[in-house]
Amino acid sequence: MHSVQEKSKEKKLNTFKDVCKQHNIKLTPQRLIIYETLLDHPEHPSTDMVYQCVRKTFPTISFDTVNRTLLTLHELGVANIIEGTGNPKRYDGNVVKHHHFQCVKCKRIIDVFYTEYNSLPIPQDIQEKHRVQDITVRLQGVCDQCRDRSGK
Amino acid sequence: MHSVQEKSKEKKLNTFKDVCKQHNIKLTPQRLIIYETLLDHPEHPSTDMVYQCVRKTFPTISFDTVNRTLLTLHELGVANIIEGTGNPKRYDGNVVKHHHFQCVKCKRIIDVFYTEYNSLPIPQDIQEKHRVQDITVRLQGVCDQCRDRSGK
DNA sequence: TTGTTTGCAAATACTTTGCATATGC
DNA sequence: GCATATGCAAAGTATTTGCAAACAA
Repeated sequence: MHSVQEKSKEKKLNTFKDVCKQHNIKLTPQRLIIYETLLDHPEHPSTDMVYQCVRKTFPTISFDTVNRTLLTLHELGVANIIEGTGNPKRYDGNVVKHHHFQCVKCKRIIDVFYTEYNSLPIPQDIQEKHRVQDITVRLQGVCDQCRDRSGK
Repeated sequence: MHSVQEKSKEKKLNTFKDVCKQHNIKLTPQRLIIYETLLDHPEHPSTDMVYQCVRKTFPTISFDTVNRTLLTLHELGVANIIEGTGNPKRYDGNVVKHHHFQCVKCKRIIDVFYTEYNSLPIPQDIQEKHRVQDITVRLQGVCDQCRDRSGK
C-alpha cells in the first residue's frame, strides 16, 4: 500500500514536470515542493495549511507564493479547488474523478469514490442549451467523529 | 405564469411570517423586504446584489443588515446559500430541492430541476460511517451566452 | 540574457463583531 | 417595557495586485 502510493507520487511528480514544460512554465523548487506537499496531504488542505507545512522545510517561502502556486496547479489541471460554505478554498491533488462528503460541523472533507456518480445523466434542457464540462456530487452531513462527540 | 408566480410569492411571504413567529424572531420591515427581494430575484444574487436592490426602496438600510438577514433566512430554512469558486456567497429563496449549473466564465447560476438527481444512492461505506443529510449535484461548464460570445 | 517567478507590501473583497440606538411585540 | 434588531464603525479573514530583485532556461 505504502509503496504503491509512493510510486504513484513519483509518477505524478514526473507528470507534473512534463506538464510544466508543455505549458512553458518554469519548474521552480517552490512549485515542486508545493505540489509534493499537496500530494502528501490528501485531507484537502487550505492554502494556509499547505503554507504552514511547506515552511517547515522551506522557511523562506511566502504565503503568497503558495497561494499563487496552488492556483497555478489548478490551472495546469493537476489540482482541484474545493469550496465549502463560508470557508477558504481548499485544494485536492487527486485529479482522478471523485466526489466529496463534507461535515457541516468540523468542515472535514472526505473523498467519495463511487462510479455511479461518474456517469450521471445530464438533463436534456441543460444539455441542449449549455456546454456541461463537469458533474460533481456533493454530500453534506455530520461525520462519524462529530456525531460521536455530540452524542446525537 | 405570472399570476402563478405572484400567488406562490404571497404564499411564501405568509409562510415566512409564520416561520418568524415560530422562531420568535421579529418581523421587521427590513426582513420582509429582504426576503421579498430575494424571491423576486431567482438569479441567485449575492449579498451585495440584494443590498443594491433593497436600497432603491429602502435607502436607509445597511449592507450589514442585509448580510445578517440573509444568513438568518438561511437559518430559518427559507433560503439556501450557494457558493461558487472564489466568489461571494449567493442566495436562493427557492428551497424546493434542486441543483445548479454554474458557468465557469460569467459565474451565472442556473437552476436544474431533475428528479433523477433527487434520489441518488449513497455509497455504502459513507452511509455506514456518517450521517448524510443532503446530496446536491453541481454541473459546471460554459453557458449559452458565454459560448456564443467566445465563438467556441 | 531574458522573460518568468518570487517575496514583500499594500490593497481589495468579503464577512463578522461590538455596541449604542431604535423598534417590534 | 423589554428583549431583539438595526446601523454604524472597526476588526478580522481571505485573496489579489504591483513591483523590484532573484532565478530557471
